[in-house]
Amino acid sequence: MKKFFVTTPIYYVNDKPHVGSTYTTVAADVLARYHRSRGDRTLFSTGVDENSQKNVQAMEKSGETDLQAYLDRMSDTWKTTWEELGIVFDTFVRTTEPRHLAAVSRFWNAVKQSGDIYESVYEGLYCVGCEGFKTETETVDGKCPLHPNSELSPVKEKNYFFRASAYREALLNHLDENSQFVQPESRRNEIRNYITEHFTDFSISREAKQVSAGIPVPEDSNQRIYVWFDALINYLTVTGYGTDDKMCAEWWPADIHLIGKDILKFHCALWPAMLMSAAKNDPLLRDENGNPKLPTRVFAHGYFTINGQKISKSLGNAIDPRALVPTYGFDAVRYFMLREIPFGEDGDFSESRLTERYTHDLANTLGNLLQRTIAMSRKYFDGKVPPSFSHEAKYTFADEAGIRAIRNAVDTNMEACRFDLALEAIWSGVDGAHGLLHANKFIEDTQPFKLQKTDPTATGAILYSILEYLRIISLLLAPFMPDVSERMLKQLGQNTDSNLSWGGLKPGTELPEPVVLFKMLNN
RNA sequence: CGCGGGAUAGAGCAGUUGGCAGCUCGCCAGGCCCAUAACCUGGAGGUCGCCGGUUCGAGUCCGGCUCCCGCAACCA
Repeated sequence: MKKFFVTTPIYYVNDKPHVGSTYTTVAADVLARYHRSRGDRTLFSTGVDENSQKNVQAMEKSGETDLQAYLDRMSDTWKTTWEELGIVFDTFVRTTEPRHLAAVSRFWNAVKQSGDIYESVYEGLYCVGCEGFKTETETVDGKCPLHPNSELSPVKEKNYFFRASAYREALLNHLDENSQFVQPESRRNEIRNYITEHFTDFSISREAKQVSAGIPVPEDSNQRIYVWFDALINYLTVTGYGTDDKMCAEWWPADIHLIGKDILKFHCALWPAMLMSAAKNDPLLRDENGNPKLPTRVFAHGYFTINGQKISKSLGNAIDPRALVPTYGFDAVRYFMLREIPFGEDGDFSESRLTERYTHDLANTLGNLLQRTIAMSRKYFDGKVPPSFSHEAKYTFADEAGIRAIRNAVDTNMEACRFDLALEAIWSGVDGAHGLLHANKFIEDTQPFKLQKTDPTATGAILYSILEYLRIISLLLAPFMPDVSERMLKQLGQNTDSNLSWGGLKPGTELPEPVVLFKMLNN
């Protein structure tokens, strides 16, 4: 049995989730559900980063003084938001948890043993925006190019450094030999360029007196671990690294890290370099050939704008995903995010587009198809699934082969994280056939509502083939719209243990009265 | 030489390895009546930002150019 381990980044708890963080998390949930449905042993982790200075600032801004209470409350908000939205993660990590501290400690020591941690009095410029130090060559006119309007703070303090530069060549080799390591392709080029030009040693600690959050450096309580160094290790924490070797050996490495494009460098350069270093002294991080176990893929998705505008809390357009639920249902929001924007590209989250997709794709095409098919079946076949025997191809909408074509398209695109194309295959079909759109056309062409008066057998064949088709479609949709899928199956008289082989729908099955799947939006 | 994204029908977008330009909405005309005023058909509407190049053939590859968007802070 295959295993599949997918992660989201851990989010800062300085605010509640919005549609942006929801996007990553939904994508991970879809992948996890997809792999579970194929029978893979699946681990889906998400969580929060509690060790950042940003959290402290947010707390102070809210007038609170008890950091732990603040972290507890905010972490709970994140966790319960995902739960309320029906996202099924297997583990939720907080970077203040004992298991994380254990993982970080073990990891730090492994890197240290490799000789890749050294002390240095750092005299230089710190960019608060980046939470990182800048070298002379990285500044433009004495400013950080990413944050040109903020002054760099001159800092002189003792820090621990990670000898990242030692892994430059190994990283480039890894990139060359593993075309899927960084996706999409454009990001791979970006990271290659970054490693070649700018990848240097990282400061991985700050003086404790300068920061009020963070994990103490093992054996040096005057220093706190720099937030990114500890944050990345969360991906190991959730596998049991530092607490459960057996479990860790089973799950690590991650099959895919889903991230936003802004944190590409940390995941595709710093993180693998850290792992290469630690692996030298930690057998848990090596494979059977003695090579470091690095994440198989890192997939960076794009960013949305909201109605054409950048997400901005000061503009107040950072939509709380829960606010959309009463109107659309969360499944429709999931569908929209993944269908509308090619994963990896930037896009716009516009409510008018959401409405359009909802009305056309979901209510009119999918919902209406299910409704009309069930209604006819009930009406003409005594409330039951009609007999399946048919014979003439012209009275059969789909068959084993047609379904397989759709499934293959879905599988291929899921593998590539092209959720938009996977969904498009379901709606528009493959090679111009077997899409939901074709099913509506098929009804128009064969006219079962007329044919039932003269040829009940043909009518039964028509309706059976669409019902059975819809049963399988509902299973294919399950990772994307779990709740809708379940409601569809129920309307077809099925349980969720329904399987993907053609012919699973039993003629004579009682069909309950159809219920509108997506209610029309009024206004 | 700071980084990245984009320019395709009125609007919003797809176009994976180069092979007669597609989708949704909107507009016009028609059909149907099983269904959520839903469904189906046909039509109008594009010099695929500009200029060169490679090719039998380029939205798609190569070179150059123009314009737009994001990169203080909050922020995936």
